[in-house]
Amino acid sequence: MVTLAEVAQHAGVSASTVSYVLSGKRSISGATRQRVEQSIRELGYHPNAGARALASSRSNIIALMVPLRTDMYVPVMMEIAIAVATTARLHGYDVLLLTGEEGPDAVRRVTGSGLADAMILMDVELADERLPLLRGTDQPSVLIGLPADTTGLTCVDLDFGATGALCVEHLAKLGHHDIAVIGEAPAVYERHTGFAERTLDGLRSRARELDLRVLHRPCEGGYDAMAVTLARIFDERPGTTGFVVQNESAVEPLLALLRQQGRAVPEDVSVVAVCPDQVATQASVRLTSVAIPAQEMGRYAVEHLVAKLDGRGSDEVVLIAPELTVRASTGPAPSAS
Amino acid sequence: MVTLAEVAQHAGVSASTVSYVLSGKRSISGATRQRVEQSIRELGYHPNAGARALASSRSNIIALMVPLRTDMYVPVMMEIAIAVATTARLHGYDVLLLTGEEGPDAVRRVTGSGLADAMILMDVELADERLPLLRGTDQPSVLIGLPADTTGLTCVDLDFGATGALCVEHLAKLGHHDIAVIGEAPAVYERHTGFAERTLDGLRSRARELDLRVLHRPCEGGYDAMAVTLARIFDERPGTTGFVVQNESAVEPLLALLRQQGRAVPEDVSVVAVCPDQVATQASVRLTSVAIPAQEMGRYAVEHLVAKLDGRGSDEVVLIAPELTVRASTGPAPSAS
DNA sequence: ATAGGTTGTCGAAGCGCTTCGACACTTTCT
DNA sequence: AGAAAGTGTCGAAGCGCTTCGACAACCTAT
Repeated sequence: MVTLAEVAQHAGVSASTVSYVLSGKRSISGATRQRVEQSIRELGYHPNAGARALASSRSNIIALMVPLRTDMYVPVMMEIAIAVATTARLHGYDVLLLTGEEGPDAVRRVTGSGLADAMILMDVELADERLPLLRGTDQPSVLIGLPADTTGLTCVDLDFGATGALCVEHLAKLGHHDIAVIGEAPAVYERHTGFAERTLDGLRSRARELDLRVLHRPCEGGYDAMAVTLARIFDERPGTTGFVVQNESAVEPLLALLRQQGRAVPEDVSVVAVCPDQVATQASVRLTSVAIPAQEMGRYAVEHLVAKLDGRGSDEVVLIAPELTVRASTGPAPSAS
Repeated sequence: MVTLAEVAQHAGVSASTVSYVLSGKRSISGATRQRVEQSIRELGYHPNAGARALASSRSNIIALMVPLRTDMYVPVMMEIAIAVATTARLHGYDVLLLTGEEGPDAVRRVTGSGLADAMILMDVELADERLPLLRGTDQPSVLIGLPADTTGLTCVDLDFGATGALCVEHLAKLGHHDIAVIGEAPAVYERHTGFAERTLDGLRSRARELDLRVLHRPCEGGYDAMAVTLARIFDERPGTTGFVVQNESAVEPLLALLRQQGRAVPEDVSVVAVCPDQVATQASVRLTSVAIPAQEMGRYAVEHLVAKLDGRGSDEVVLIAPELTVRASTGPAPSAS
């Protein structure tokens, strides 16, 4: 293992000079810098992370807490994680992967031990147990998701309220009057993650303004659950012609069942999904959808943290404006054609 | 920030005694131990990770290199990552998330800086650039996947050869003679990740023994690509009654297209998939499948590393025996009924 | 020519922990 | 009873780095 001191000796300078070449915190003459850099290369020097962390009280690590569940939104989570890791590297940070399993203890452990300089939390609940801890520390953090009380916190999320509104507007413009919303599994609502409710609220209030009828049904993923849900919907509102789906694992079953019942998409029935683009484009019908901007959220989270660690930036809540992409699953309402 | 010294003072012992209470590396009397533990609790002490790493040259971190691609096997990757993180915590390790992006440089950086004590590599190619580096260091590592040359390496993977054989045996037992294999996208084969080829080899050689005909077609995911592929298959081998699919994003399109063509599953055509259980059970037909044991691989990788770091364990290649679960997508061949 | 300001480099202290050898004390064996 | 072995604790060194103050050496303005 090559040390700073060896590099210094090799280059004929003092250790501190090498350190300053590395960090750029003091000016170094061109000649010295080149000599040192040359030595670093020749010796294959890598600064020791532990020593660095100890001396500078900076680990250059960002902790990312992902949910333990692997049953929901997996691609989104993964995409966020990758975006976080990639962006972090761009800024000289590494990423520590924590699972939600440990809960608040993980937060305590990480902040207490100086393992990480900052944290990103995913899968935030409305009254998340970890929030008081975050407020009580001076370690920067970003939530991906929106808790009930955001005072003193930085959050980023898709504007799900606007997303709901956008979906219903699109359907309204096409002449649909009876809208069914197929939501996440009941468990998601019970967990109070918030995003599902926000979508619904946004959607309902816009629907009221536009004078549309909305029927909301939570739904487990899979074909069997979807079949039951769909039957109930058409039973209660036979005139339903517009669907908004916010449940990845219900998308394909819905399309299959509609097809099976002889309801053509988009001729008889229109479907708008709230899902990652990949799901929307790989479905059996290319879906009109509002994308979940996973990459953008991950990137934003890291960049905000880096700014804060550099002494810039402040607390804020950023809601990303939804974008609706029209594909092949929505069209004029049958009565309007 | 509470330090070891403060704990020591509070408990009325020396710093080294506290350290030994924490590590258990020397015997400590019950009374002292309790006093120290009490102080730790009262002060809310957390050992500083950097100092610890520096003094002990152990970071208690395991690096996990995940592929950058988010287009393939995402749920499997995620499941492995979660299993790795969970198992690591059980053994007192944290997990550093690296993306494949940096390639061999990441390996150099991590081993050089002592950021991590060990590494787990996913998405290993047959002649992976990172292998020479791993062989040239004394830092333990585990590959999830199988390169061409495994000398001096520890690897864990599903036994894809046996998997292929198992699929074809199952179909043979049901009386199918003409088997079509729908593989990964051509890019996967070109990348030489090995697993796809191994499945195919195992499948083909067993098919030869059982006197079956096999037609292999790589396939991009999605409906359009699948439609083309399927048409070609039935064109070339109209008598095909058995399918083996090793491509998550081809599964649902295949089922939909078969249905659309009036070929009932499993009455007219049987389908065996190689995919995570979640995909198999959530598909429109509950699929007979060989599961990809993501959790098991993740857990094994960590446990092997921990053993190695503790001075136990040695290099070895572990191939996990495939298990075929019969569900609703396979049945007797039509001619045999 | 001299005070004042820059610029580039160095030495030393110290970050918080682990670990080694030493040492006092107790127990066990002959 | 004395030597040998085991127990529990301490002090000090040192892990590899950052950072602060000091200080030559040089440049500019007067």
